[in-house]
Amino acid sequence: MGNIKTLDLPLKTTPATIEDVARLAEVSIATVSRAIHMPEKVAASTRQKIDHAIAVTGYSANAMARSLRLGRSNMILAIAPDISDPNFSPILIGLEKEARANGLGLLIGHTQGDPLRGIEYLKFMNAHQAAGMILFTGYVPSDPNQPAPRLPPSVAVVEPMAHGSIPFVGVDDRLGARKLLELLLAHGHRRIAFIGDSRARLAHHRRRIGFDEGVAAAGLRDSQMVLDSDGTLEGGRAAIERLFLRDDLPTAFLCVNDQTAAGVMMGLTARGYDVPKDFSVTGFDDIPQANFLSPGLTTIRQPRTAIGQEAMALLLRMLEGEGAEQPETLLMPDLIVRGTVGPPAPWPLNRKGFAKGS
Amino acid sequence: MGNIKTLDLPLKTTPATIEDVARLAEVSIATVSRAIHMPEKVAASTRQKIDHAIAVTGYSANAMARSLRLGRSNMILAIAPDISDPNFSPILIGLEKEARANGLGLLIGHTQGDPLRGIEYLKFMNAHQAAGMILFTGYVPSDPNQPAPRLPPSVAVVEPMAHGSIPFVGVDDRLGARKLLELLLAHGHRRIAFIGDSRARLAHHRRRIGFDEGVAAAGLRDSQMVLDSDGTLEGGRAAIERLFLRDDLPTAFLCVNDQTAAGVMMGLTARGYDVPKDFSVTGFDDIPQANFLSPGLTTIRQPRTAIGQEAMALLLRMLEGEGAEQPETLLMPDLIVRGTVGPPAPWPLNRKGFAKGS
DNA sequence: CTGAAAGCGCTTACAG
DNA sequence: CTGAAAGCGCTTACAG
Repeated sequence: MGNIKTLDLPLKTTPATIEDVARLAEVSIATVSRAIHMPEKVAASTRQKIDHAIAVTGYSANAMARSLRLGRSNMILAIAPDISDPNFSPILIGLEKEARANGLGLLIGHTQGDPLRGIEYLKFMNAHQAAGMILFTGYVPSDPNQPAPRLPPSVAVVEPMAHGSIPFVGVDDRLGARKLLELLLAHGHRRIAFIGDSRARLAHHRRRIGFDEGVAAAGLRDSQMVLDSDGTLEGGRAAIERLFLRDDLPTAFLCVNDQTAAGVMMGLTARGYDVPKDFSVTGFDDIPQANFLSPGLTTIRQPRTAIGQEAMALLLRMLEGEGAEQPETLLMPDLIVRGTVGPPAPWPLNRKGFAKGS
Repeated sequence: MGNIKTLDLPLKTTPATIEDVARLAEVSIATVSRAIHMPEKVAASTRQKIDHAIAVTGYSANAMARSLRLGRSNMILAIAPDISDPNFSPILIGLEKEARANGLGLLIGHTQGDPLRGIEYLKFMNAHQAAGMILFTGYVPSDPNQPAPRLPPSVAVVEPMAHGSIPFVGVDDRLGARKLLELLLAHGHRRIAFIGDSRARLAHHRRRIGFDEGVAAAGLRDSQMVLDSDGTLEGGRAAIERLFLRDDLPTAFLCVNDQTAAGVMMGLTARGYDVPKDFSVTGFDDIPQANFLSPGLTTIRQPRTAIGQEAMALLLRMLEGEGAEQPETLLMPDLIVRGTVGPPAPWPLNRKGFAKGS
């Protein structure tokens, strides 16, 4: 008879509820709930019956009902301009891993850089009462025509917040740029150009600061060069085109990110120069493409999965009410040495290009 | 006075509930709900008051309460072995876009290829009553020790299901391989090798079939060659090493995916050969790295975002009860011609490598 | 056209 | 140590 009962239950087509468990264990639903959340308050014998009933029914609490009752969801919303960005997706993995380990789900919001979509997500979040938020954007989406929405506890990654008090988890950009510069200096370079726009993104600005500091420390202040570039491959290539209109060429390019470095390499190659024989180039981020360039790009690797995990762990702590005492968590950048850095070329280079000497 | 009332409400720190709206509009919550979901059943004047109250309070229905009541969540769970795979992430974007457009949220599950984690997600899904599921894995995660879990409506992408009746949305792999082969043939190649493992993944098997069909149609059956390789860059490189132990070299390599093609190109370059002068190479997928190879890889582009949107649209239809009449939705592959295909090299090549002629 | 009431599945004081 | 009951915010028959 009891046998028949246990055999019957799995045939139910709808998932088991706490009611099913209670009935099978012959206790009240309150006791089932207690057995799950405060087992020490339940008699051992009762607990056993309940555990068995749970196993038999395959019960797991309906998360929606639980959230509704508790007034807090177990979803974290990640808002990113582009979830397919190779720089972002490993962070998502870290976020997801840590969230899941704590029973939370990661909901994904892809804004395509469109602020309007960001606002939509905020609404969505509000409706779902997402417990917390991870921002990849450097700012909180907002609609000037609407009152500012309530924000749940939030953490910024990739790009520090332009203003406001949301804590940031990311690489130490300044230190990374510094490491790259030291490498170039160690190879004997003295004329080093920084390529990138340091105004658009705060993270890029910090790389620039690292560069400036290193240049100053090495006493190279006068020979430093800065070329504006928007952080894209095209921008890197264009910077090279503009550069060759000038006379005072650098021997090495410290690029604000890998895309820029790839563009610089393409521009150089198109002009018939060889990297690293004629010019040295460094990137930043270590995107997957960095290893497909030839030669492979020397760059800084962002500890992306770790960033994600750290950020989620911090958010979880904030959810527990432990204030974000630390406004910034900076992770160690890793120098990845591949093939784009060598000693400076003898000066002056043959500037006519394709048929230049070796 | 009314003024004061409307000014007061936004100061509430907790989000507005249907109760707040009802109070402000001086109707019952039932009428508010009706005004939202069946406006035609509500008097125009009442509707106006309610609309105003909604605007003032910034109300949007608590999704958890709504789901609980309706017995159906508005979350879709996507289970992928690696959400950072450049082949997958644009699909996620498509999925997310279409889901969001229909008021659903996309929850992400990253299994790292670990079946155990897949099972965890199934449990999670069950607890959350996810309305539907997108599978990137080609199989349903399952635990042999547990009864099979109930599955919500599901759609497979990237990899068709090994068995079972879950509909698939993806590129037409067979046709894509065929297009690549035609291109090679048009350039004059007659000795063409297929590199890849056609057993591990069904999608790869289909590419192999396209290759076989094309070879047969061109009457080349006897000269076709197949080299086993596991679909990784390393595998591609290793296949080249093994190949050069033999005598009957092909003039072109049709690789099962871009990673393999990249490995093949590296292997060839390492031996001192030039692509496409000495050998032609094609890939499949058009991963972002394909354009960073030099020369750029000629390949097939998967319409990834479209795959995501199609898949989600199909899932949404299934959720409405419109059966998945069509077991497969095959999207058109795009041939992307870059620089790795040229005419076959004169035979025999100088096999000693680095100092070869021309 | 509108409101009172039931109920989705849970958790947690409150009694006992 | 355990159970009855309230209530989270919603939607939808059911009356009127």
